[in-house]
Amino acid sequence: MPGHYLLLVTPDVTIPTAVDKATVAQVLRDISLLLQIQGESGFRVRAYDMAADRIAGLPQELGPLVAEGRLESLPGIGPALAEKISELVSTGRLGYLEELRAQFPPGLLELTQLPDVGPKKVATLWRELQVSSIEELERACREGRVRQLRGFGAKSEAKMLEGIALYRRARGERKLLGEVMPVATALLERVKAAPGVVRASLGGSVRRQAETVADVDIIASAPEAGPVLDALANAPGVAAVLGKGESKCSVRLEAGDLQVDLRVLPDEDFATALHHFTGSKAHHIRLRNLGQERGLKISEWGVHRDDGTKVPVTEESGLYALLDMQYVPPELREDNGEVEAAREGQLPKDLLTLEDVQGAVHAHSTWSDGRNSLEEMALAARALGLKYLTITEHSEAAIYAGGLKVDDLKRQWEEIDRINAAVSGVRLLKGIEVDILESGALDYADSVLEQLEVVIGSIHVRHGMDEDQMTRRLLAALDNPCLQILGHPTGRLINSREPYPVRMDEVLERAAERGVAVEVNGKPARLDIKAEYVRQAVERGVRLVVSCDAHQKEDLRNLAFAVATARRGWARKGDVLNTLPADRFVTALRERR
DNA sequence: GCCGTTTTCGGCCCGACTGTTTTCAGTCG
Repeated sequence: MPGHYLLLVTPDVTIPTAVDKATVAQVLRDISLLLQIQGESGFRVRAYDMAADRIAGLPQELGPLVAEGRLESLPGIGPALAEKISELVSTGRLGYLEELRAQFPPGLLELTQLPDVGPKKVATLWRELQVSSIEELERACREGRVRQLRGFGAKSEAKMLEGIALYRRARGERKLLGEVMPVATALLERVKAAPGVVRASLGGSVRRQAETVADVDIIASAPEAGPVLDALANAPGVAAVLGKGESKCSVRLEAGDLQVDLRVLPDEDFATALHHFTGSKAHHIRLRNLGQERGLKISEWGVHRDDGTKVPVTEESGLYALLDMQYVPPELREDNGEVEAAREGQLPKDLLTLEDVQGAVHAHSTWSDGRNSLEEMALAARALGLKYLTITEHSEAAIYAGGLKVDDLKRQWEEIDRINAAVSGVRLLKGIEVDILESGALDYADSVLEQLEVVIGSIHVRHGMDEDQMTRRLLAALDNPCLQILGHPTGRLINSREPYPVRMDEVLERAAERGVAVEVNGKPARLDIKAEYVRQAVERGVRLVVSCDAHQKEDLRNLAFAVATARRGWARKGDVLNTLPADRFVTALRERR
């Protein structure tokens, strides 16, 4: 995402106090780019990049670290960076960045967002042609001025024009994991079926189940790479082959301008290559350093001793064993403390899996705004091997979503009873997704809510309240003894709506005190609460449910993304209530404090 | 700019691919 800090570069504007982690990280990345354009060499630049990764991946909030002067306790952050970050967080501005930016025209940084255009090329284009914006670059390419520069040619011009068109369409937006996963899985199957393939796996942020992904990585082993690379290059839905060498092929798909990278290697290198291309970069660098301490050089080509001999590694677990660590599942590989925990044997041993989940939480039907009937939903849940499904329609206040009046709700119970009697192997639980009103009160009387087996409370309107008001609203809802599950607690929609402002630490603390479960909503655009909050919730002893927020039977598969989010937040089976059988699940929900 | 049972200097992860060259620079992951 291109970084524009109008507030930061306008000296006389008063800045609102809160500068979040993402902004700090982006500022550090911008500094790194500007230093590179300036010609500053490698290591100082990398220090800014590493610090940006560190801040972006921080499990806790930045404010307290700054206030208590503990920034320097973070690896990769020393006195100089700590001072700059403090200045940025406490004043909303950074003098150093402003000085740096003043040396260059404002559009220069955006140029680095184009594919195959980095700081060095930007510096040349600016120095030689005074190109300082995407529009100027486009004109220079069309007029054939770029090809006259040393190191550029006609092909560079054509590629840049293509890149500009692509950039304008995609706007650099990352895709939702839930949208990419079906495409990625289908391509993986195609690769697995290619001649000679021994093993194949997804890698990268898709395998780590990041909430958004920029591209798809596939790693495969085979004696001959050629036929496997061809299988991807010739796959249906491929719009263009971006590059193809002896071991690597990159394509762009028609659907969503998605890029897919495939690497093919001999099987003896599969495990280390898979590990390398799964990342994250930060996790990987930590492991390489640990390897160095033991005289082992770790690279995508395997593990080598200092004398050059190769240490055989056939599974990823073998790599961790060489470093005297527990195996780290891909979802945890973010350098967020998992390296330390794995060395001390402290990683959660019963991390939640999809197989642990016995019932799906949070489903709508044609009774409110869902597309399938109750019976269709029940049969679909059974087909997925689920033992129960909580039916939680919208309540009366959610008029836009066909919210149920109390009389409707009671008629629905009769239909649920009929289906439960007729359909074996799966049970529908009577529930509601009741609106949390502006005051924090719930949209039905206690006397109604008490008759239900599952009560999820969610906010659907009045997202514009300020942080104090919103926090009070949620705390009031948590204090209601009828509320069992807090639904999509931050209200965000990834890439389209910011979360409403709320002090999550207070909300999670209250949820723990009251014994209210918190939803990990698996709808791809929600993933709410996000992994970072899951981890805070788990540390506080908050009980969780993983949910699908289904509005049609296909959405039951969203459960997988809720599980992924929970895993990224280090949630164990025992932290998640819908790993229990139906009866015990219902009983557990009633255990309020 | 960070870091240190080789600590205040001299290291810092590393290889593939492309387009430009004719041995390499830049970008990417």
